[in-house]
Amino acid sequence: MDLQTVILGFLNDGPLTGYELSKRMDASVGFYWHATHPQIYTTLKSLAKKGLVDFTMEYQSGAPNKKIYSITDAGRDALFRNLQSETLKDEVKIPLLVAMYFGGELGPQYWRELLANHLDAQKAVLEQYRSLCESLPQTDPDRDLKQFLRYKTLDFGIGYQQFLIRWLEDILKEIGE
Amino acid sequence: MDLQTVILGFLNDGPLTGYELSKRMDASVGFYWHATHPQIYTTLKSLAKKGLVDFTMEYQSGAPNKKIYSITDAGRDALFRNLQSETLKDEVKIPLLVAMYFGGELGPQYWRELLANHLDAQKAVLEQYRSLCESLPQTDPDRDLKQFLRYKTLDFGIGYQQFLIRWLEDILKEIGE
DNA sequence: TTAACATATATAATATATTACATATATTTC
DNA sequence: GAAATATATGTAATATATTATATATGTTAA
Repeated sequence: MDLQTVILGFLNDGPLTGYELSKRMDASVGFYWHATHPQIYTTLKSLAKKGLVDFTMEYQSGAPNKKIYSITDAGRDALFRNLQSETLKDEVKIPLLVAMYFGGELGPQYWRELLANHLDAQKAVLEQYRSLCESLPQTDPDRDLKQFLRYKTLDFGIGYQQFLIRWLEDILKEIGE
Repeated sequence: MDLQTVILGFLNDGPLTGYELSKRMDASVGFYWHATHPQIYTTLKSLAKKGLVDFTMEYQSGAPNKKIYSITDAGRDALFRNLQSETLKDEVKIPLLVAMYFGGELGPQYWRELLANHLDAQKAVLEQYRSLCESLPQTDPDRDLKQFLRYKTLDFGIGYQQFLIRWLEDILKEIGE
């Protein structure tokens, strides 16, 4: 899986500008695949060079012009070929766990404070996912598999946050809030 | 958080060669911070250049020589400074979720098979973490905070796998195994 | 005894990603 | 009216990471 495939996936739903792509990504796939905007712009450029996407210019008087990107037939082929040939190996970096593994010497007071702050932040993220969830229609897999699977990726995010929050609360109980 | 800090963290427990570092990482911190061996060797080199680690050569007749790396006082300072100045923002890439988000068109049969295979693989990972867990002493935070926090990072891995497995099983039930 | 695998250390080429810089307008807030 | 923020698009410099290549020995299994 790479950013190219992610971008092709978004464009398979309809044409988008780089900016719209970036915003849409942050609001959906973002929590399990993040990309910054320079990355998105450069990847769009290289996808266009390969003929997997093309774009039309929308000239605007006053505001900067827009490049509206669309997926090509070759792009659609590449998308589904890539989706099926994936190793599905996660790439995960969780700095909190690294800090916990190596930072025992920082003392209980340090960890009480840091974990309490982290807990608050994670609760806020959970609420964010929950409000996103309300705006998403929940369907059964036989009616609309695509929508069902998309719903399930958000469900993953909610379940993960719940697990994280419980785990943090357990530790705080043990080291004494 | 960066690989430099992770390596300094390991060396703070005692001297290691690049190879040992790589193996130890895979067997502990690996599931929340992974690095390949070329990355480790080049990072060790740059840490040495900065004076945060040094090394002694162990000349071996027959077998290749070993470079045994140790952390310096400056390295220890850098380690604890870095550990405390972290943003703690996760960097997570989960290809399975991306594939689910974009791959609804691949059909229910495709997803049944893929998710069932993924479930088996994740169960194997859970067993691996569990056997690791048995060899690790569980202490209370007042007696040995360092060991307690290390234990908790493994506990996180186990809890995460359990959540993942339940989530996959739920989906398989819904799309009909 | 030959092949395969594990130990051990690296470099080179390439790919990917981040941070800082750069520009320009519209809208909202003080 | 000025400042801040959002929209919108990009480049440059740098940092980080992966894959392939290279070398050389010890150990284990067919």
